Amino acid sequence: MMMMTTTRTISHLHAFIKFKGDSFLLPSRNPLSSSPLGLASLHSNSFLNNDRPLSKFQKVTNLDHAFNLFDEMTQRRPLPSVVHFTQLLNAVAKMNHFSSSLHLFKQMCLIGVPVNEYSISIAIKCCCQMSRTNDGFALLASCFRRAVVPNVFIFNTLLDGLVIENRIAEAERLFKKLIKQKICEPDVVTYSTMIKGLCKVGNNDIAIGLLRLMDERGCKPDIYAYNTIIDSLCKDKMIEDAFKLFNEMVFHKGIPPNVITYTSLIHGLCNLCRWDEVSKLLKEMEDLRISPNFQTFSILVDAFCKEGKVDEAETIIDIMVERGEAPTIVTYNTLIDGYCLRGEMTKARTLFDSLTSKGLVPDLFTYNSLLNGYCKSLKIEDAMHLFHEVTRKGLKPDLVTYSTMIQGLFRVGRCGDAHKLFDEMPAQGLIPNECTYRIILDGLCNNHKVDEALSLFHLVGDSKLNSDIVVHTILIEGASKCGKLDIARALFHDLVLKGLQPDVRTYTVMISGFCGEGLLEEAKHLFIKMDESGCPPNNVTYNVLLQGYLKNHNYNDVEMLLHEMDGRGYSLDASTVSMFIDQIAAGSLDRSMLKLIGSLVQKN
DNA sequence: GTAGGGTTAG
Repeated sequence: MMMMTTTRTISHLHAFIKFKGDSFLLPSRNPLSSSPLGLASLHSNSFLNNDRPLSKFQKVTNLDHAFNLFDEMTQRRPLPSVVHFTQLLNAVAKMNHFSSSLHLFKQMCLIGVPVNEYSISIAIKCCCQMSRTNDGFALLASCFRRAVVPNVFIFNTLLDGLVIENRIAEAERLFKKLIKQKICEPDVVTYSTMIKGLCKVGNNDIAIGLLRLMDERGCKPDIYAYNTIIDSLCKDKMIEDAFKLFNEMVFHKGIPPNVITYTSLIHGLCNLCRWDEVSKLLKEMEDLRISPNFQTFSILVDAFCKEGKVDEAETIIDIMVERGEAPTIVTYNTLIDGYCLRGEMTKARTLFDSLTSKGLVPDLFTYNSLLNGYCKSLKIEDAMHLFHEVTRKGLKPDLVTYSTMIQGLFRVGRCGDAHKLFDEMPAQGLIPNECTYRIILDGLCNNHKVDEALSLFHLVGDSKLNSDIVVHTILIEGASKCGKLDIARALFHDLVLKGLQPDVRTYTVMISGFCGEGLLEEAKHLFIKMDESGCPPNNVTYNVLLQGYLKNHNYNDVEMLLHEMDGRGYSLDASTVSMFIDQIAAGSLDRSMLKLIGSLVQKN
């Protein structure tokens, strides 16, 4: 079912590339010669005829150039007008060199250029973009000294600064103050910025309220306002509400959706695995000649990889390359990780080796994925080799790198080498976290070194480890599997003292421990107790308990348990089924149970 | 002849 729907999505994308002639996805080299509707209209409007030369400020492409130009301007007498300085400030800010732009603004003030609301608003924007909104407010104060009346542009920039810094309550106060004290009339940008802030803290309802309010006040919401809320609803998995707003925008307000609207909706649908609708939206985009962009493709690559459909993801990347939407190392990392998780290490490796020819440099994420893949496939030598390559390439292994390697070494029984890596960590400035300890304790237990695991656990003894239910479950399982049931039981009882709530795995592991020692009464008691404690047994718990009963030839509760499983929609795993068949064949169990067992065998 | 708001993978 899933396969069919994802395939449909992908086949839809295939249709895009096959339709090369005048596809909106693949405009020919000269897009205007074979222009489909969208490009033709572009051709006819002023866009192309507008061949006014760019001002020299807009042509500034690097910082050196900007600073030289500024120096030259300051030498001229009379000084160039503030307009020209402002253009330069803006060019520098547009290159994301906010501190440089701010520096130039200060120089302007020093040499006596009469700065105005335009240049001040750029300076404030620079402060805000660097998360220094307070400095922006200081500049606002300086307006009064300079006899500049701050306008809605300046307040919008400051409002956005507060939103960037997550100071939403303050943003709301500023917003209300502007209106109440009639400091300036909020416009569509003011409302949209406030809406963005509200969405950022999850106040979708209030954001929608503000959307209604602006409309009532005669300030028509535009696509920015709608997209912001639609995206927020999609992120919060409220996809139906997002579509409601989408319909309102398109059909009632007559605002045509754009690539951002569709990308947000597609992202929301991908997160919910609603592939049919993703496919439908892609088709809709095609009909409207809205070209998917880098983000749209990235979301699809990510979704396919998470679904295990790595080949489909690779097709999307091919489309990206053809479209000139150059995939980055992050895109390929998603793909490599997808192959590694499926154990397709040859494909992962081939892709990794091809990165250089694509002009991309593998980063630590690339290496960590591959290390994980090799370790899971028990190819520890390949992993080791790659691990040494990390440092050679000038990258610094992190906690994930070390934890992955340690886990891999334990898996193949190389406890000494795992230990060596663990000891190396502090020198690398890495402090093991709970995840590292889970891996180490699990590794020790699985290699029959429960005593070591227990002493390490007590040695570390920090509060995080002591409040980690997973760590306790690992130790309980380790202890009971090597016959130290007393220790397992003690650890389990300690949970209450530590204020820890056992989860379904903890209970299951303990029940399994009791069953292993033939203590069926204790197992049954815990089985009932977990349900009463609000932690219902799962599929695994039932299978574990049934295996315990069968192994100990205690058949009293078996039929009842099978009926319960049936009622809960659970199924028997392969080893439980084979135990049943053996015991029925040996005549220990009644054949009449076969039908019930048959209905509990997993369908796939 | 200058300024403000939306999507962005691990």
